[in-house]
Amino acid sequence: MPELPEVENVVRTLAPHLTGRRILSASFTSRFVTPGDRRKLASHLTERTIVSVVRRGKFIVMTLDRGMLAVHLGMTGKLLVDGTAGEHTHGVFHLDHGTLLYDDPRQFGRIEWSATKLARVAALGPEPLEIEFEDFLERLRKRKMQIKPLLLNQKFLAGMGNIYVDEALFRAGIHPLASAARLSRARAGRLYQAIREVLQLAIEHRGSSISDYVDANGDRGDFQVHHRVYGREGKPCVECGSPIRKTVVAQRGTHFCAKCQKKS
DNA sequence: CAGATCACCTGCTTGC
DNA sequence: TGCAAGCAGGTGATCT
Repeated sequence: MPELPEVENVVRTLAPHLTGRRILSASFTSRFVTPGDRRKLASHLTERTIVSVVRRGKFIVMTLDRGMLAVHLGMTGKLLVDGTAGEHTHGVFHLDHGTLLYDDPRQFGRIEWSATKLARVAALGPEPLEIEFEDFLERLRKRKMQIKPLLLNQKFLAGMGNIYVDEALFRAGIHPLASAARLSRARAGRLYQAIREVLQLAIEHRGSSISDYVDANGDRGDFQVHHRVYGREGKPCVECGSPIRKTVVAQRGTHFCAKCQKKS
């Protein structure tokens, strides 16, 4: 579900509620979301103070007065402030003011604690909104892969997912199967700009709510209204009118305009 | 290294 | 109507 813009909005709505709060107790019930010893995890969090809440890629990273906590929302994860617990609530944080719930029907999300360094966060590539173009181009040239699978790889760039990769490639006029290493400097420049543009715009619209994405306050985003290819199979391309096509690339539904998006 | 396949889970939609 | 198949915003293991 949540990609960079959605996670960014979760963090923005979460941080004011959590920063400086103390965790009185916590409990976890899913062996998938919280693999390993769940009671031990809860004890690590008990009596800790939340120093900061930031986003890194698709991770929500909380720095505590002792240790760090990473939350990845997977496909259907939600962090809700003062929400109501339901059958898919797999984590509860009792705070000195209020409650934080972790909800996740599919349980693809993960909650991980570390005393020092969060390995999965440390392994992430650069932030797409922070990397410089020359650095981006250099990384692109190193990898002989199709562009869509590369952009989905979190070690290449951190935070892009299926929606925003399709949307950025459309805006750049690049076919999802185009060779990354062989993109001209000019086309790589268009891609770099398209990625920045679509992510920034989506953040301003508070993310895309396709089915059930909500921020920490339970509010939906509306960027889905502005999608140009994702979810628009068979509908006319906003640029040329030919029908948007849907195929499978990297095992993911892939939406594109065969006329506007070129392989080279 | 690149790419395909499968797996992890639940729920909603589609098609026969 | 009913039910099985297919699909979903993600990631990681394994095999060729």
